[in-house]
Amino acid sequence: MRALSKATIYALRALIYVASKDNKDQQYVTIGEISEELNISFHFLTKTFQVLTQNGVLESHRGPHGGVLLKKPIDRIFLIDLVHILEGNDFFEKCLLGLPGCGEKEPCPVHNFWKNVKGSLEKEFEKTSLAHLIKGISTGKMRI
Amino acid sequence: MRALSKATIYALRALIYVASKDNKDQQYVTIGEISEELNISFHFLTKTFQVLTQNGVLESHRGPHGGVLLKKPIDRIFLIDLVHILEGNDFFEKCLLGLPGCGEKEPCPVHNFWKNVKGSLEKEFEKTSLAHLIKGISTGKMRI
DNA sequence: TTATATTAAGACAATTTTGTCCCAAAAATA
DNA sequence: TATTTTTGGGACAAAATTGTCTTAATATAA
Repeated sequence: MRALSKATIYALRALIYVASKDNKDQQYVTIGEISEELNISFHFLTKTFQVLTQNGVLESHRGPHGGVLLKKPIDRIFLIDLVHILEGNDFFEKCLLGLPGCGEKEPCPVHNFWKNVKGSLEKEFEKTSLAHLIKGISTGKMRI
Repeated sequence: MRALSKATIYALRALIYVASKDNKDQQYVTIGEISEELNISFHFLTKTFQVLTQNGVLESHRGPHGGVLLKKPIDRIFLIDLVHILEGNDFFEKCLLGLPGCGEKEPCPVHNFWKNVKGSLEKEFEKTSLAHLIKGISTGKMRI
């Protein structure tokens, strides 16, 4: 099951990387470092990071000692926000069969079934922040 | 969220269509009829139906009065089987971030979170059959 | 046996997603 | 001011998915 596009997955891994650096003096992290550490295409990551910057998740700075920085504390950046920004607002709207007319009034055959699945997934995404995701990274037992 | 590929979605809709025809004398249904009724590309549907035929979900017959037919009763064709056949066996195996090393021993940051989501989804797919999905079709309130 | 209706199978085209490359813009520093 | 380092943004290429078309194989029926 590929729930998320590769672009989103890369962004998530990259954000987890940034979040897991304990970076008290708030130094910018370069996309070059991230892409190298995580083996993600530099240019591809740059593009999706631009979107995150435009949407207030990251703060970017050009030039020497530039890079990106999380614009909010890690316990206030939630999976659901990232998904909305990167996958579009109808990520949780469309039904499993993607029929245009499907809705409460005229549900498709899988509508009610899917509504439950989607609902619980959405709740999980709403309550999961970067802070939750980086737990275990520092112990070295998990890799991004 | 596009959990399923278009090919799988088309197949599911088509199977729902076939299942919802009450067809006591077990006449073959042509792919032409299905594709026309559901506005699905005939050739594209044909290809994924071939896979379902090869995997024992459908029975096909060529020539006049030929077509396809469900090989099992509608309450014994489960979503999980269709997904395994059409999306591959690792549909429920891979983690959200798709990291190769991720597993119980060395879980990625989202592993445990995703395991729950995936688990409940899998359970739903396991217990949902075509019989469940066609409920409501006959009333005319739902469209495929 | 011939014509017709149907699925099977594969080549090919279009579209979408993913990935690469180049140059511009901005900022730091010498 | 010139040089270097970095993100921004767009053009382009590659790969994957989706969609179209043509022909073959098979079955029915006239």
